[in-house]
Amino acid sequence: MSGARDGRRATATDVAQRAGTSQSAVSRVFTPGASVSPALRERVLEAARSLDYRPNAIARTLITRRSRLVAVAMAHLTNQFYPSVLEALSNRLQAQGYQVLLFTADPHRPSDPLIEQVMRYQVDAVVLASTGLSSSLARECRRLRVPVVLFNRVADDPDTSSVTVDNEDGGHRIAAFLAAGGHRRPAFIAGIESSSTNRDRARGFAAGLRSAGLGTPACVPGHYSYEGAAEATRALLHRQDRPDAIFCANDHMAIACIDVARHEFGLSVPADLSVVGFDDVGPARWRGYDLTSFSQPLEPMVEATVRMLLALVEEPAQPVRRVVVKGELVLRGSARRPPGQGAILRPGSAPPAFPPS
Amino acid sequence: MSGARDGRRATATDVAQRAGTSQSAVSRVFTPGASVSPALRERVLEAARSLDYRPNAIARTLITRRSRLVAVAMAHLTNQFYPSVLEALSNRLQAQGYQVLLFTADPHRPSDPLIEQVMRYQVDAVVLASTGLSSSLARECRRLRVPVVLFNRVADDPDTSSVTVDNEDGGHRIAAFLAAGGHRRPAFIAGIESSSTNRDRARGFAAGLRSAGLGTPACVPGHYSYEGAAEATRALLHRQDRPDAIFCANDHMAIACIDVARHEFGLSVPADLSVVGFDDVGPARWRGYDLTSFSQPLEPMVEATVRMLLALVEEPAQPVRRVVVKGELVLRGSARRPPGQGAILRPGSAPPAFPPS
DNA sequence: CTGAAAGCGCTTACAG
DNA sequence: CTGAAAGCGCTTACAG
Repeated sequence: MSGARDGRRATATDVAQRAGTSQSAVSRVFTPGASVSPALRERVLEAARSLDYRPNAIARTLITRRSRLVAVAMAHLTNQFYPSVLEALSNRLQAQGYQVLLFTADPHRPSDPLIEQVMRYQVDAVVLASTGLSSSLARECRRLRVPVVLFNRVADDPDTSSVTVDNEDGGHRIAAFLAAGGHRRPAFIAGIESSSTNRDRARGFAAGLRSAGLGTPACVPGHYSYEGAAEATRALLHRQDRPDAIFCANDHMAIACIDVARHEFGLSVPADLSVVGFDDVGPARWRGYDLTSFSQPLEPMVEATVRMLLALVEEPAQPVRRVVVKGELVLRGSARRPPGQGAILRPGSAPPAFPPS
Repeated sequence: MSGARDGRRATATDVAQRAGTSQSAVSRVFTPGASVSPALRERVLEAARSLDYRPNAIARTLITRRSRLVAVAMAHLTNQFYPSVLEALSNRLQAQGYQVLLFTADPHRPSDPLIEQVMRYQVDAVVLASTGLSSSLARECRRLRVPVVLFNRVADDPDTSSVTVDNEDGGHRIAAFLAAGGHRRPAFIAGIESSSTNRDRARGFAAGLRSAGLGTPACVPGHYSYEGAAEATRALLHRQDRPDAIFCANDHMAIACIDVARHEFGLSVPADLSVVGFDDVGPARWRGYDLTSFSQPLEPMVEATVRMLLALVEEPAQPVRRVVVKGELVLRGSARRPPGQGAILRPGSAPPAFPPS
């Protein structure tokens, strides 16, 4: 039973009273590094225990001007990449003593008034991990001087820090891989065309094909969605010069692409059509898809994000950084391989990288 | 440019000064329903705009004892059901003027000290949507008198409110459907065996088979994970009396089951083996799986959860409620149908319900 | 090491 | 309708 008077939660003052000391002493006991004698500490802890006392983080925030709250803005949670990011980010922040204030953008209503609400909670920093709402939110953060880190996207302006995989390199290596595999008509299903990830993946892919002596790829937008990619695949496979390989700007679309190729066009993947994705999400490993994909290494990306965030909280005048993490092309069964690149993987064996190291 | 002195954010006092009024007047302008004359309101709003003033929700919380923060505890974010829940819940709470404080349990470290941190933020309520950490968290909430609603699980004790789909009914209807489809040896891949969802689905399934004159199903645990279910499927398909249908306690496992049946045993689904899942997550609709599944109607469930939550915030002495929402058996191509139940669906057509209405 | 006191940015009776 | 003042639960100089 909590011992606080009139049903309220116990405060530091209640604890002080019971321990026969001052409220400031109680505060010090719960402040790492503050000086209290062992005897007083023990008395206070005992009183705190008996009253179920928990320090009030809200009151602490008001006076320290540090909420230890980080806003994370996300959308597209049906793309498995984002839940994975959220889980890793949240675990990491919690381990560092921060809490995640989640902001999800509802496509059906304007997000600006909702963003405003989040900012009222005095968050120490913001992670922006979604295309779309970015511009308002980034602006709002700048105005209120809250540090921002973009996750999986880079800013147009030069003064916003970001963490991404090397998207251009990924696109380039996928092109090289498909060319080496003997594909002659690779095509591209684009994501949201205004996004930096899509732009960089597309650019790398086109450059890679050029280096390999192949022309500009056919390109159809798929908007990073399952339905969009299904439609795009139909368009591509109905063409006279049907592609023999499709690079989809993310795995979520690659899955739709494989489904349509197999079930609507009766094609065999990869015998009739090679499909490559991007992200290396969980479903890419499902045997039904066994998707060749470029990985986004979540742990290093999250690690870099949290580091930058915390550095910005300490020192907001931190120089802007654009961290670019190396990814890997993970070879599985959805795309024909270059000669000598081994057989299709069985689960349990480690996927080879390309180019072979 | 913000007009706050020495680089700090503008406060109500700053705004009052600029508008030539009192701090309390500023507060009233930002308090819905408080009385201010139109003229004063205009002056204050003008000053607030020019100073980029945002009311400080932290300070408000301290005095009103309402944070408008709801903690949402989740795990298993690789099971697409949970991100969908999170997105719906978060959108709904934001629309009601609440924010989501996300708590994710990291299986690699003890969660109790981390839960304690969340509770320090004076959350108005907690939604528990994950098996596992529940017992500590529920206990902590009770101790601190914070309202809790369980989502997708029921409590053992009689005094915790919850929202679930009718899991037992789902299991029962799946059994009836498989029996009507002429299956003779249905098996069950269980989820986490201590979970209420698994218990209720299993119970309904067994009862349904009994009603249909079929015996107790073979039952192997799959722990609600892809790998666990893959292993369970292997065990079932290696049996002498190989099952002709498998009901998996969630879709995430049903996908693994289909993958193993097809790719490791060369079986055709549903010709050689019918597979039914539970949840009706996004991937159930992917053509590669086309999974027959029992739906959890997210919108009504989230609606009920938020309603109960807000009622409990207003009046903590609210009677305990266990809301049970009706689900639907969504017929797709992964399970053979009873005669007269129509052909396998093509995308775009509405899935029929079972029993036919 | 310990305590009294100021103050973080608000809301809300209470007077006027 | 408006303002002065108390107070929410803490942290943190400042004295002792």
